[in-house]
Amino acid sequence: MATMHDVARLARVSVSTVSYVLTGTRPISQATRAKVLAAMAELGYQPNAMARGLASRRSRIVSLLMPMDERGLGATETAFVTGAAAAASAAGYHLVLSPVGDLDDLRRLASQRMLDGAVLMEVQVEDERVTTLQEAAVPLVLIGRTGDTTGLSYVDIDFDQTVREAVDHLVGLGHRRIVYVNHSAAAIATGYGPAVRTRDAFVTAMTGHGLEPLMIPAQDSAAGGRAALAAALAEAPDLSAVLVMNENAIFGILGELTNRGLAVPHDVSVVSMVTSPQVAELATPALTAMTSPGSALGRIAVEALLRHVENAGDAQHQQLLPCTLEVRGSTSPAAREVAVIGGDHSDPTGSGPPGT
Amino acid sequence: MATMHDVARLARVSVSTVSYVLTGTRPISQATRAKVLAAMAELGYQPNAMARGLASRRSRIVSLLMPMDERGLGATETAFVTGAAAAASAAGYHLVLSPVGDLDDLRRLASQRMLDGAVLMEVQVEDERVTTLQEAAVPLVLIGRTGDTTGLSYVDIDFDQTVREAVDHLVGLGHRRIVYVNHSAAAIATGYGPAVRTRDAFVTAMTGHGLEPLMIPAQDSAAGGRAALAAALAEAPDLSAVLVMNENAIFGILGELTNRGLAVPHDVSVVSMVTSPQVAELATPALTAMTSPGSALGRIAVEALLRHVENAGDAQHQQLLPCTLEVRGSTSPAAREVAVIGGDHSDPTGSGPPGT
DNA sequence: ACGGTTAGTCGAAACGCTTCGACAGCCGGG
DNA sequence: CCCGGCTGTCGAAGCGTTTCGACTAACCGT
Repeated sequence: MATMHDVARLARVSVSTVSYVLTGTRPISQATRAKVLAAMAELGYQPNAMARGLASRRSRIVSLLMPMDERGLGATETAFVTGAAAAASAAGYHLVLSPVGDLDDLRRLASQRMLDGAVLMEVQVEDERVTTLQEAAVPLVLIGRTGDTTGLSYVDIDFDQTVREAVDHLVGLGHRRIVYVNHSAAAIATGYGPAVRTRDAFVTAMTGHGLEPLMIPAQDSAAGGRAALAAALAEAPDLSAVLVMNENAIFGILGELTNRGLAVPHDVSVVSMVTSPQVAELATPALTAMTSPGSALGRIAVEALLRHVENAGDAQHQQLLPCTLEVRGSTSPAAREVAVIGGDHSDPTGSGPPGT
Repeated sequence: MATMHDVARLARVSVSTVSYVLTGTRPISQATRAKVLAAMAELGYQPNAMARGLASRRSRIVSLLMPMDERGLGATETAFVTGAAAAASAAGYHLVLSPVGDLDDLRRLASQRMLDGAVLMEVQVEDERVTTLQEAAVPLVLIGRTGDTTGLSYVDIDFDQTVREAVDHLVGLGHRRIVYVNHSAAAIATGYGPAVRTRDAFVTAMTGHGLEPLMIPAQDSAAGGRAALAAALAEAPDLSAVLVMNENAIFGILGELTNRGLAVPHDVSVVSMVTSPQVAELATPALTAMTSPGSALGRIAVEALLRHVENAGDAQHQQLLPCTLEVRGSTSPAAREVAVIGGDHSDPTGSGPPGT
């Protein structure tokens, strides 16, 4: 393993000169630079990451902290990861994925100075990881949002706009009885961001169209989806569309629809929220879905993080990205005109045709 | 950030003594050890990972290399990860997940001495990563197998036994016309291990029962599954069971069965191979499946790797683990007795009832 | 012609740890 | 009683970088 000394000797310059060539922290003449680069190539020199890290107090490692539950990474989360990894690699950093279960583990990692910064996925409203990292003075960027975001950088999905577009799509197809299947009641109660925000956005969007916002929570499982659909039909037997914010429940919902002899999209239209194309294609028919801007989220998060790491400039970065509607086979115009519950109104707020 | 010097000063000992307390490389008296530990606690001392790595030429980082394609990590792969992370953490190592797309990236990581060792997932029959790491003298363990495994350590699924058990289960239920849906023809042609091994095992198991081994390849997608089922029915209209080795195609197969009015399990039984419980539960009815020993694979791989790292003892570790049959709702006794193609025999090999 | 910059290079001091050689006691065997 | 071998501790020399201060030579405006 060649060291900088070897390179310096071969190029007949000092070690510091070699270092400057590598880091560009001081001007080096073209001639010298060429000699040094040639020597490096000849020796197959690779800088020793540990020595570099020790001297510069920078590991050039950023971590993507993801809670690894047994359910695994969906395609959506995977897109975060690939986007983030690409951005890090492009900037000469290594991205390591830390399946941190354990908070102590995280504290160790952080205080051993082995992380220059961290991106947090699946952020909770109250997230201990945030405070842990802040105490250890590790720069961080969230994918998602905590309850109080002052002073924090984050990138998140624009749930408001996403829900609005989904509802507009269904309303534009003539649907009026639309049920929203959210995450579990427990998740909503504990303030899980995506669940709460989409709930509020759904209420706003539906009442904006003069429609009643029907909502059902569902456990994150196929069984939960089946139960939710049963509950939805009990409450609104005339429903014509379902909007689902639960990748785990969606297949249960589809299964239960089939069981009850309801065809998708003929009898009931289905839109899946924040869903990757891969998952949408698994269903028969393929699901009309709001596709999450997965890799963009990862990329932006890492780019913001590296800005923090390098400048120590504390300008926070807060940004929302909407999902985009991709129409596939699970939505179609409403079959039958349905009596609208609630009495009056005929689209009072001028919802107009769907669209951005 | 406290350093070893601070600890040493506070405890009134030398730095080397502190180091020995930490690493246990030399005997230290009880009294001294206690003083040092007290000082560390008082200062909240955490060793600097970079300095440690530089001095000891050990990063205490092992990497889990996983190819990150757009499809994401299934629950099965996630189990590898969690098992591996737990084992590493228990041994005081950090496990980093490297989504290595790029071979150069890997080479850099390896030759920068930032990895003590690596576990490779999704190993190909000819895997450049293996040779790259061997050249860089990085200890490694495979999850899966290359074509030539001499001198390599690996842990893999025992496909022979897994297929045999799945077939025994179906045959025990009275099924005779069983179609095996494998990965794509291209995957088989390029020698993708799981595809090739299960194919061979299926032929052996079926002919062992005196049955004809019907096999259909499928693209790794829902559409591929639909096409494969169509092809299977074209070739064997009287099929009564499908054995599927393709997590991506399985939902297409189920969808196509439903489309054709074939009920699972009443008309056709379905067994999914190497499938996690989570995925199996997504289907309606839940799938009878061969559950992969995911977290055990990850754990064993890391443990073997750490043995290599620490001893430089080159004893290789090669081990196969079977999947276990979990019966759910997608299999039931064959409905109708079917004329067995091939003429003679009445269960010649004494297949007996299913079981281990 | 002269001080003041600037470009380009060097030597040496960190960075925070591990590890080697040395040494002082102390024990037990001959 | 002496020697060899433990046990427990210390000081110092690395590990391979980065970075700081210093120095030279060329170049600027005046």
